[in-house]
Amino acid sequence: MSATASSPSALRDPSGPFADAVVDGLVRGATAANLGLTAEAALGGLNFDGGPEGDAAFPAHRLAQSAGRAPPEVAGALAAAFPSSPWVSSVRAKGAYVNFVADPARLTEATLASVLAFGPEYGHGESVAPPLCVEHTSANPTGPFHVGRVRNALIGDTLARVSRAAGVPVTTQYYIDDMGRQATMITWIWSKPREAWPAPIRAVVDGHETPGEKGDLHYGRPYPAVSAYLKEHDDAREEVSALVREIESGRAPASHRELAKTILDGMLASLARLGVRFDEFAWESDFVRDGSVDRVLDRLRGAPHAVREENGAWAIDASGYGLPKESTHVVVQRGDGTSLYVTRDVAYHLAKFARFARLVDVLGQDHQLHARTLDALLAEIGEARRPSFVIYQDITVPEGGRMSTRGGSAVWLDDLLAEAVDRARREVLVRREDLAEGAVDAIAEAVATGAVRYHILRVAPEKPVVFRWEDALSFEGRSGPFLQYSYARASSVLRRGDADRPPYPFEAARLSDPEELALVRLLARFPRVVSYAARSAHVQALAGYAHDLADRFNRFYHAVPVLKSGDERASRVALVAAVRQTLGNALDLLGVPRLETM
RNA sequence: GGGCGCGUAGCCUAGUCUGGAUAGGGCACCGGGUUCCUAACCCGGCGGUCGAGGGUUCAAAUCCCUCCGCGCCCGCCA
Repeated sequence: MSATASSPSALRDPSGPFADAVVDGLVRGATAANLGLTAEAALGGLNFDGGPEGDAAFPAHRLAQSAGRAPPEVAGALAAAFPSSPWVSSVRAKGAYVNFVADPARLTEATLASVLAFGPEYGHGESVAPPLCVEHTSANPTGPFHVGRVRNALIGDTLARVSRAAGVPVTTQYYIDDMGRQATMITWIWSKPREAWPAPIRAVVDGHETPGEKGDLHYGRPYPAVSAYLKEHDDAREEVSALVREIESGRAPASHRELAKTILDGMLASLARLGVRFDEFAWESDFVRDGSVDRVLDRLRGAPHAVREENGAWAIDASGYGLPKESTHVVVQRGDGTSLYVTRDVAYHLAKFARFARLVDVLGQDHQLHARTLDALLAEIGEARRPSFVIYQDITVPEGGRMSTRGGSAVWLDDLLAEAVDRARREVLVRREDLAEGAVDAIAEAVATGAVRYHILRVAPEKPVVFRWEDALSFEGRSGPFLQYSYARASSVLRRGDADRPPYPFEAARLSDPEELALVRLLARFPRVVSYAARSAHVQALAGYAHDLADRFNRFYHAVPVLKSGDERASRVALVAAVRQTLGNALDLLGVPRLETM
């Protein structure tokens, strides 16, 4: 993480002036000591992550090497030549490193002032980045979400939240694939009277339905059986193929889109509990209907590496685009004239590029090749822009293998949430006998969804995750509920100090306990964490930061009295208010519900 | 076979992009803490050849090469 030496406003990033002072002092000191050091090199070498020796550290090795001197000697010279600065209270050479300590009073003053002034905006940026479209989830409307799919939604949703906070105008989109075989299989089976369903498909439905069940559960139930059945019955498979052609040619039965919508509504209701909402929905069929898929096909057939097959199909010889050798023959139009998923996806991406300067697609690792093929086709038709991809690994089950609907290894999101709510309810009831029924339910829901969100977001997307119930339902340690608990605890302190409400006057000099200063340093770091998470798409950095802050706050809470303190009381209350604000902002970005009490 | 990703204590994980000082957390386990602002908490202890080997470098969990293990993909499916 690098310093924001060019931070537009000291107020937005309270650690900015300190970083500027260190860089500036290093450069000037180096010059005085006859060592060449540019501001850029100083910034690049500096570590602001806060080691045990101070708030910033500068390794002198590189500079020593170019100067032909010993690193400890150079470090000593840099420290000695460092000009005094009000923001830097201590400059000390230790071994080959120069350590800098920020002036506690100034840092405290700037940080609390910034947090309390910006409030819900603290940590947010004000960049003028061009509009970004984040496409995520985009699961086929064929049945309920399982936990594996939810990883996509949570990564995408959080990326959108943190990008917005960083100052980027973001639109989220869900691409609904209502054209392909998957969605068609649903229409195929439900357009038949129940008596006409093949026995193995009927078997998974009859006796398993409950009145009033969600649309995704109800209409998606036969899907795995249909999928299995089609593998072994050519006649049925041909019926589905015929239906696919009908749909693509614009003669879809009325029930087709209705079914997709009903199932989708059920899926979205589950995601909404996790705080995931979409700005826009893009229906694949719309791109076929409005002719944009045809226009893409025109361009592809006229492209430099277009190849016509014997049966009339069209392909692109994409061997010049760095795809794996076996995957360079990309069929873009079938022999029967219909398009393929990747072709339609080109049309979709062109439509997005017409409105957004930058595109991010969140995709499972099984779509990696698709992503690269899409890139190749965009290049082939002369489109210079490319989407960027956030690829995440699958969630596997302990027995091995991917979580899948067909293999029966899926853990449904709704079941996970039901179990989590159940457990959270029991936890609340043993702690809080004073609460009314409705309040218990509200807390249980927030704890449950917060736990699930955090559990998935805490891990880097590129890491595989093995789903275990006991881990997913953990309410302790590095978990969503731990953050919520810490937030509720800070809220409780503020609530009990009846007279303590904004603007929380404070005196920085009264916050001199090591626990207090550690908290202040962490608070000051938040803007850089937000900016880094948005820039790198490492949303797990936010999860880590929130835990660190909550952890530090709890240590402070146990070590330092707030409401029962004397002259320090008002300042400590202000510190608690700043922690509550910052932790709350971090929770918002993670989509973990804030809880005032629990 | 090829492509992509992953491999950090008994288990989970941060750090890897941008190489820097004794590799941070959590769970589990052991020992403590509640007449005191929320014990879903805190304090202490235990536990690491950062998959293996080689290379680059003053310096490697981090970069490069080889190998091993695991996952995914390689359809006129999506």
